[in-house]
Amino acid sequence: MQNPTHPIRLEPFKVACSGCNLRELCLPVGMSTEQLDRLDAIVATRRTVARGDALFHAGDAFASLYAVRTGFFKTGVSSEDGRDQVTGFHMAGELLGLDGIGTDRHTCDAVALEDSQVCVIGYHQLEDLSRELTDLQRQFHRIMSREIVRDHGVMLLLGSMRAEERLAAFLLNLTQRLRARGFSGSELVLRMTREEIGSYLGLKLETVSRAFSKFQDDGLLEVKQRQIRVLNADALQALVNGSACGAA
Amino acid sequence: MQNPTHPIRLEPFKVACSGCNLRELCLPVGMSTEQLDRLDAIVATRRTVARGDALFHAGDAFASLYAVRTGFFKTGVSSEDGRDQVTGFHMAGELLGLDGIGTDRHTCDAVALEDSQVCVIGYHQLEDLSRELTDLQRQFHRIMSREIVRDHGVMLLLGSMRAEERLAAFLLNLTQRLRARGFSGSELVLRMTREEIGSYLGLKLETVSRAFSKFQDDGLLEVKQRQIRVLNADALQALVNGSACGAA
DNA sequence: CGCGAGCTTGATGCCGATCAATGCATGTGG
DNA sequence: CCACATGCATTGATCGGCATCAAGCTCGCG
Repeated sequence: MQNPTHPIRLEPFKVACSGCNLRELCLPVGMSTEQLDRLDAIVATRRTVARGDALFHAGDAFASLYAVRTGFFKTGVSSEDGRDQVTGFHMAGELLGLDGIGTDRHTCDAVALEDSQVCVIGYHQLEDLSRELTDLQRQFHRIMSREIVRDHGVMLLLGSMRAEERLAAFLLNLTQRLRARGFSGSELVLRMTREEIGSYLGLKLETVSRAFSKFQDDGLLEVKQRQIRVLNADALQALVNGSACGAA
Repeated sequence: MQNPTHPIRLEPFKVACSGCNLRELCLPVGMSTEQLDRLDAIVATRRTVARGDALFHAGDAFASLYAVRTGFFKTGVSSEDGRDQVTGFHMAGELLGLDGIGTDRHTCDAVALEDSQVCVIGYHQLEDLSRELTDLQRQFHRIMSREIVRDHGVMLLLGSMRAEERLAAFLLNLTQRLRARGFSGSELVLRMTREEIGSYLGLKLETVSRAFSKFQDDGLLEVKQRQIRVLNADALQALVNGSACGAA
């Protein structure tokens, strides 16, 4: 990667927010065309991140947010003693880097799980513009708030679900987000390893693997390495809700 | 609560942000006196919440944020099947209700663990004002971002620490926040039950209790019900870092 | 005083971690 | 094209930490 002889370094074609097919999922939600033009003006640059490379590291100075255009990212934190935790997986239209606002430094790593492209949004410019555009301000706040709510959901999962329930919740979340992006939702290719799933879910990779096998045996999934086909989404949902606990 | 015969319904004394001793911890951080006056204008009302009562519930319409003035709150989410998870404990100067921005409805419950008082901050007014006051906008964004970072820390804890490590991290976090508010930090009174601590940490109350006893036996703490005295903060910190894993 | 909520402590069992071996796909060099 | 290495996934066997079940205990309060 970082191949210095790669023929295309600069953006070969201009893709603005106003023409982006993600604008219904991303920062521009609810904005008028004039407002979109203003936003386009500050989302000037784009950045390509090769699979395995970091978009930013914990400790890096914070200056920009990043909207995923194509590809797939994981974010994660680690403590001094090497313990680390995947805190999220991020697909097209999602915003990365919000963690950096609080301290002017990023507090987590963001790593591309496949070759990816992000829109670079200068944070101070975004602040300035969102003081003028109410709709932008509102959408930005909504995105941050939803991130908090999402994290609470993960805390619930980590704090009170057992292994298979966690994996079921994870798969349903993934398929739902894929569906929002126009994919089938019953057919998916995991971009991450079993170990990364395990880290996100607070499990070991063997446990994740066993849960996949169990789901396959029970006819809920068809699992071929990272190719997953959901055969019985309702049963997965039933797992997430009270399957064993309260059959009442 | 809402006792109609209570003699004092309106605020008997006016306490504005500009005169609040929490202004270095709360929303006003970094604001000038003129800016503080503007903020005072929108933080009009205060609300008293009796111990055990809810400030808001999941599902309630969202209209305001709440800054804790005095007292102590827990927030928590619950899934349909009754599983529930304490997502945070909140003391003076901290902002509650950020979860509601994303969907215009609160997504968690906030319950007072002791008689408490909050400042009510109309969210739309705050949006309006933060479009005018850069410093307010910045501080508000910082607070949201830090909430995200805090949640990531909890995810790390829930995903990769064992019981005693979790409790140690929890206690250190509490003492640190108390110290920031001028308390000793070695002497504290827990406002929550073992069960609530357990829910927050993804443990059962018995496990929490055993960990407390273990810490007392080892001379790290003195535990008298909810009265805790920290005798060896360094040892607690060592637990949070790699105690058993990498002694290298 | 006696009740009840919350806390402590012990005994037992289970879920998931750990250790270990094998399988499978991709890629590389001879 | 095959032999081999490498990274990831699966599967089995065993172990350990925490949950669960079950008594008591403490303290505040009507």
